[in-house]
Amino acid sequence: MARQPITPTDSELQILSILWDLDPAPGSSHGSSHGLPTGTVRQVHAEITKHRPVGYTTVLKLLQIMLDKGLVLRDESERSHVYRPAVPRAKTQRRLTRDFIDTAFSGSAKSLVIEALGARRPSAEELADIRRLLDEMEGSK
Amino acid sequence: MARQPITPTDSELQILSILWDLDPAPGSSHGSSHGLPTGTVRQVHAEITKHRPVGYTTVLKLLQIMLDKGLVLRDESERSHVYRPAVPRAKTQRRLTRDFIDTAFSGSAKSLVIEALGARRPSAEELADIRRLLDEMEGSK
DNA sequence: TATTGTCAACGAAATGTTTCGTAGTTTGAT
DNA sequence: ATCAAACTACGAAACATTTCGTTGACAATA
Repeated sequence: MARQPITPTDSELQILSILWDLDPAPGSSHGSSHGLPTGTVRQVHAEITKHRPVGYTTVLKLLQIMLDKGLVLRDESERSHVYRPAVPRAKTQRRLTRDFIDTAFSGSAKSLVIEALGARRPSAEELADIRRLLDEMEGSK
Repeated sequence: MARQPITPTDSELQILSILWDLDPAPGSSHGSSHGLPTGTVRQVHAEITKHRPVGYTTVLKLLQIMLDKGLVLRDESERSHVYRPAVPRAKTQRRLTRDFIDTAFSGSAKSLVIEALGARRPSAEELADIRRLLDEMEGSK
């Protein structure tokens, strides 16, 4: 089984984010998530227009293209088709982060971490979480 | 003075990385760096073709476009023009990281840090560096 | 049943990015 | 002085992305 190396564009990523947020099974400890249903074009359009003005058919077209690319799946059993992400958020974030580290930081994760801490200051609790993760990583070497 | 919010494309970023590496003054503690000279089209082309095949004039054109966009500056006093980054690496990385956090991680720096640590495992020394930075950040709250 | 609203499909324009061929200039050897 | 090599500039093709108008199907309602 081959992995699809298709990277979403920024617009596509925005839509994926909305779909991931709509996903009814965000919890549960196993990786895949997915409570199946998820969003219609109208729902996605409603969310997206909170941030920037864009036509309904633009969003529709985007989702159709994303279906072609294999970024989303859809259920056509109802008149209003229901779209859902083809890949879980975590997996996509991992791929994007890997690419980003390579293109913007010459492969140095450390540099990115430092930049991230400086760019959008995490709260004290978040810092504590990060520290905890570091402990784990050093512990289980 | 207004800041130019021009974001380099991936190809442009690749070229910028090469120019930053060529910059003769990477050290010194003040932010701006820049020992002025830096690279010719031929140098950039030579570097870039180590990674992927691309024509000389393609690189030339890219650099001309980047000049238009204000991403690079050039010295035309010699026949072979010499290009150098208009913005220091650190500043660009900060901007890109900010954007990336917002588009891929809904604004959560913490999430990105965690992802980065998982995506490209830093070495033990690097982890120590990160831990040191965390100490500083929590110390000077 | 006629009208109005909601939807998917499609085509195509507008825009942005990447690529390279060609032309013309300058430099350095024969 | 001729020729070849090394450059820049420019135009335009090839792609990819984003945007939306129009069409036709279907559904709800008057």
